[in-house]
Amino acid sequence: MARQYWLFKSEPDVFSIDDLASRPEQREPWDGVRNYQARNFMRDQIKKGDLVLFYHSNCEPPGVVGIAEISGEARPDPSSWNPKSPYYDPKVKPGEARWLMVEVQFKEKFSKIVTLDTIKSDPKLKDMLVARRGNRLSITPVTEKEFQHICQLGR
DNA sequence: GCCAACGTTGGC
DNA sequence: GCCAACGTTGGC
Repeated sequence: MARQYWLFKSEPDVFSIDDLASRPEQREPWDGVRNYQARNFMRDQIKKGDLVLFYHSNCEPPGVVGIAEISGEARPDPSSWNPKSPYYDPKVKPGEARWLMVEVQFKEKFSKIVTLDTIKSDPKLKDMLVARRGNRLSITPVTEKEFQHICQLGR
């Protein structure tokens, strides 16, 4: 299948693109996703080699700050079973693979943030799901055109 | 910090 | 299976 493109949201206070860039090998499991639609994207569609727009949410300004690549496909998210984890889900039985995670690898940090404002006001980007009012999905598909255009704006 | 929009839960 | 109540997200 052809490479696909995604947008991953993260709160920079919790995990920022700089955090990813400073990890050993610049890789990190994308754990803590607790939404079925986002999980299904990971389970069914997100493949090694896919490219990811790294989006900072809940901050000033919200926007796309760089690029990562999928370096590992879906596997069970162990934070589901860890009572110490902020992502602990008591409804999940030990060993039940209800929640999944993929692994991301740092690729690039943009020289400038492509802000949500920019996305909303750009005719080529305004249809992106992240620009939709009330959208809470943390993983959303992105078209190749949108991806390329964002890269142009960020570099 | 506020609060609208959304997804999930659980009583019925 | 409906839907009100609740908790969370995330822009502002």
